[in-house]
Amino acid sequence: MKQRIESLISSALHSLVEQDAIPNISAEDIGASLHVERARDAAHGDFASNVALVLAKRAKSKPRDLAETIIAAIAKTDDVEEISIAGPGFINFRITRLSWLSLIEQIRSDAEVYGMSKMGSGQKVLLEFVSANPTGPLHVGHGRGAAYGDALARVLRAGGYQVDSEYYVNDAGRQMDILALSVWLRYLQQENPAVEFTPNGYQGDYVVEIAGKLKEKVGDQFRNYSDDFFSDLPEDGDAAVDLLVERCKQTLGVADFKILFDQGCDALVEDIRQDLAEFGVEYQGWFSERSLVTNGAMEKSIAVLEQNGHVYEKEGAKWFRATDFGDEKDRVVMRANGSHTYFATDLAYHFDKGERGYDRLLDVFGADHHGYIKRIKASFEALGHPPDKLDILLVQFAILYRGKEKVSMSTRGGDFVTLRELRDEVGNDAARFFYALRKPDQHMDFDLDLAKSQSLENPVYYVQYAHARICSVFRKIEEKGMPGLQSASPDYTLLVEEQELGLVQTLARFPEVVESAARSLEPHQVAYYLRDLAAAFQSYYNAHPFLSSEDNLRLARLGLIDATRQVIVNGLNLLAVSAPEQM
RNA sequence: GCGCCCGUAGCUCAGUUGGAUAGAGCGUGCGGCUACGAACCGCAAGGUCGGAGGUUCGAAUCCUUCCGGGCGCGCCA
Repeated sequence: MKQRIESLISSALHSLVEQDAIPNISAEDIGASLHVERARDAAHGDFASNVALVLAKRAKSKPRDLAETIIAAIAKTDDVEEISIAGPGFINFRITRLSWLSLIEQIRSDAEVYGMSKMGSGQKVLLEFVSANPTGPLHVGHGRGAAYGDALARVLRAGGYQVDSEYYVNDAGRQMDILALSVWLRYLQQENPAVEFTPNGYQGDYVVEIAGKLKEKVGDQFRNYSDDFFSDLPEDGDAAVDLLVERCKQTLGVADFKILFDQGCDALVEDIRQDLAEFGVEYQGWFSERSLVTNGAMEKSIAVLEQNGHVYEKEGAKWFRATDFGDEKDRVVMRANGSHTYFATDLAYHFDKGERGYDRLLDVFGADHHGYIKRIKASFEALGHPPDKLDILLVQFAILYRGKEKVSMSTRGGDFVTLRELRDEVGNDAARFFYALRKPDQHMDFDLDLAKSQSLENPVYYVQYAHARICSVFRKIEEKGMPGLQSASPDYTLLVEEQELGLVQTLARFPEVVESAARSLEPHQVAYYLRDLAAAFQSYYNAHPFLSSEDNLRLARLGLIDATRQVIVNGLNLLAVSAPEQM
């Protein structure tokens, strides 16, 4: 409907430009300055445009006069009942009732496709999100990234993009070594409780569990522990843990250490995969960081950087000249000791993604990684990819509270609330909707006690309840043997109530909401829309009966709520929330 | 110290890319179930859009500055 108005104005402007009726305005200006919005106040009509205000200055005429000219040039159609000028020069449109009502049948025949758009014209998008290190189970902070990323993937698909989502698995590096060490020590403690635990190790109970599995697999084979393992440790916890990792590798040897390492890594990746799947999050790909090293991709990317002249050596290390691309300082890719940095694999990963034939790359990062964005984009450009092909989106942190008390979320300390706990506590639907209700760049206060106590007040139930009520009406129709929608085609002109028109107009917004959410990468718009839609329905439901109305009117009303049901389902699907027929 | 994000009703948050009288939910007060599910509906109170300047027909939205909060600034990942 909105598009219809836009094209009306657009063609009017084009013909005016051709006739030279408005000075200083060219055909190119039209697209940029043309905006149509829903009128906020019904007294203004249904849609409003401010083109006249925008163009007036350039055209050297008064906005209201220009509006007059534009209106005169707009072609007459059956859809538009009235066009008027208001305020400083807004052009207001009123759509005919019949035109609104015709939407009901359109929704019912489009069914699950209603709201889907071709806006993205099949562009290929690679969306990476969560990508948490497999050093522990996902916590509620990761849950936010998961809910956002997955909803974004769904919204983009609805917007006509072809989206693959991917999880980058950090299955290498120091943190993972520390995890392996932690597992080993827990394994030793099973037999000998006197064995100490490492400072700065992973303290969560899940490590003990993994150690148990390790025991099942290797038996006592890894028990060659000597009592001086913990001797002469440096004061500093980080240095100490690094030394212990070294000793662990020496004690076990390369092959056995790898078995140990994989035991921890595989268990946690599998745990994360399951957790996310249960949360409704499916990935098309899981990309291994380690593979970049073993298959030479990392070395190749660094070689490309060197060929392009963006690498230099200093103090024995290889540096990427990130400052040439706007970063604050240059960044090390290869350390003086010959090992690569995390950044080296990450730039190789983005190089790889850039080569895979996608039109657009999206990364969703936690806000704690914002310092990282510049160097990633810098390296991406230095490797020869167009910088605006890659967008890095930030999801702000969820700050956790238990009541008034702030809860830290350290994976190492083992003191965190897992996503799984949250899901068990409030359910997947409530958790998904709760996350979906905030835009990503909003800091989020997540009070766990409140989340639990309010689980019944979660707006998700409000939306689901509207759906269940509609289904219930249809069940009743069936029970009482009343004629249903299959019996005849409804006469929608019988719908004359204020709430009925309001509901149809809300239904009409859905495609606009989907497009807007996809364009601005903000799936939360869908969540807010669904609440509005549910409210429009509940208000209608309370004001007017279905069963007791006259046969033809009832049929028309059933058609309207059937369309409503369809849009609720389509919308909830975008958030991976279920639409139960009974609650 | 430097950089990124945020500040809107008592609380939690929206605000259609600069539009008309700033909106929801929760909470508070009042009212509403005898063909449909009260997990609902209706009405009301509640605001210096953190403060101050600026840009223009027009600012919660853009710019400057200050205040307050979150997060980052390693040859860690």
